[in-house]
Amino acid sequence: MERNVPSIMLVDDEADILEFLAYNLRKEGFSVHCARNGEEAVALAATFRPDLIILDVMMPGNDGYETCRRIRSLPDMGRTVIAFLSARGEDLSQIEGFEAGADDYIRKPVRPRVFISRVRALLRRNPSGREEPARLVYGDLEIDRERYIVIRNGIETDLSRKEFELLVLLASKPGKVFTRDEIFTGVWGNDVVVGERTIDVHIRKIREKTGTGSIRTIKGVGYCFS
Amino acid sequence: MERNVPSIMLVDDEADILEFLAYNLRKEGFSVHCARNGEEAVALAATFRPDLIILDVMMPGNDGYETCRRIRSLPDMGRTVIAFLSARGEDLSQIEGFEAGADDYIRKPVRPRVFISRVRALLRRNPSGREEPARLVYGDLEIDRERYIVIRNGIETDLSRKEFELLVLLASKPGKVFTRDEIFTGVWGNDVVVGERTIDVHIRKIREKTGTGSIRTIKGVGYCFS
DNA sequence: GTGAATGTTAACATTGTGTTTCCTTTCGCG
DNA sequence: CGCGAAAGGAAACACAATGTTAACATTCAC
Repeated sequence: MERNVPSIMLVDDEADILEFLAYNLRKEGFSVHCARNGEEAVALAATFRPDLIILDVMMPGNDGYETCRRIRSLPDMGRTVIAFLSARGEDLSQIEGFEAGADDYIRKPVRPRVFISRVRALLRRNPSGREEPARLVYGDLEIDRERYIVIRNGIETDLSRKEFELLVLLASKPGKVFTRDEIFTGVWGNDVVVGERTIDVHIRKIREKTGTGSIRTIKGVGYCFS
Repeated sequence: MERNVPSIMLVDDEADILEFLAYNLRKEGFSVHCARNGEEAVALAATFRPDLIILDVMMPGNDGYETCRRIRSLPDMGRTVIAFLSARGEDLSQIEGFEAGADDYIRKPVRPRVFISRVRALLRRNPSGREEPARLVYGDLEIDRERYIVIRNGIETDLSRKEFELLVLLASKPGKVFTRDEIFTGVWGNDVVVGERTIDVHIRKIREKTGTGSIRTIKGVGYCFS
């Protein structure tokens, strides 16, 4: 019933940062596991095989690079994206990070919005296919997730961010009926504070731009892309 | 043979909130137990092993975190999902909650619709596997719960919401005779009062759309899917 | 700061579901 | 076989859910 939510593992010895990041990710609907040190991280990674691992470079004992290598050497870990968290001034360490098998670097201090969009971008890199590819093509409709545009019969149309995220959510499972609640958590995150009617307005705008036939209403239930 | 209804335990010292939540959950057909404090909560949890526990953070004496830890340390409690209730502004405490073994937090004030859908989502997380598959196939009839359609001999048919919910209920146990009362509580919930004849009308529409043979009438008792 | 683009709310129009009503048909039982 | 209760069926109604528009609020780039 629920969308296959991407899972993320956070590894940091500082509880504050862990909490902060986990809170922001969960709010966006991601599944989050936390580890306090390298040992825990390797064990958790082996168990949950997260789609994305965010790893602090500086940790007591077994440091980030070592942990990264050990995780990379686990079986079936090729599809997992690993990103390092590093404080300012540790620039030199970047090279060692990439050598250890990291895919990206995230600089502290972390700002929530930037962080979340970075995470999404990283998940898109994940070849496991849990997150859709950059371009989705359905009949005469093409959705380009990188450029935030929709191409219908060769005509490009801009969508706003919310419009686009909503469309992408629906299009991620054509035919599936998304309830209003699923749409809220999928697009707005877990603690929703917008009115019930907001979705309708966005749906209308999407229909206006992509053609009426693209989204079907199932009264009393929700909407569905077809 | 009754349907295996998910059980939920509510823990809060404020009677108002307890009643409000219990009322809304029972209306949706859940089995609800309430506790006023940590002691009661631990005892009840041990006895009933609910599928989901919703725990207020702020309680006199033994607070929510401590209660959560004690519940988590009970035997066979691994499959239980625990969620915290917290008021706005307690942001930091949410994180302590996760450390204490919580799976999610719910912000006050609680809005019934959002709350219910959140509860359903949490129950779905429960690995006990009670969740039902998206597609049910019976002979030449296929019910696609994800797409809200019925396929008979390859022909897709739309059902309205009530029609669909009723059909899904009957089809969840083929051969079982559902009494009218069971149908009412299963589809309409516990406190909705509608006329006796309403069910008949929906049954008629379902038969119209899915073929006469799908639902059998047991006069004086109820209906049965076959 | 300022203005444009986006997001949200509010108000009204419209649609279709859900329910009721009323009448007909079927079934169970003596 | 006839009677009454229960269910089938068709239509009408009420109302909740959604469509639509415009005003208002917010965000973001410049």
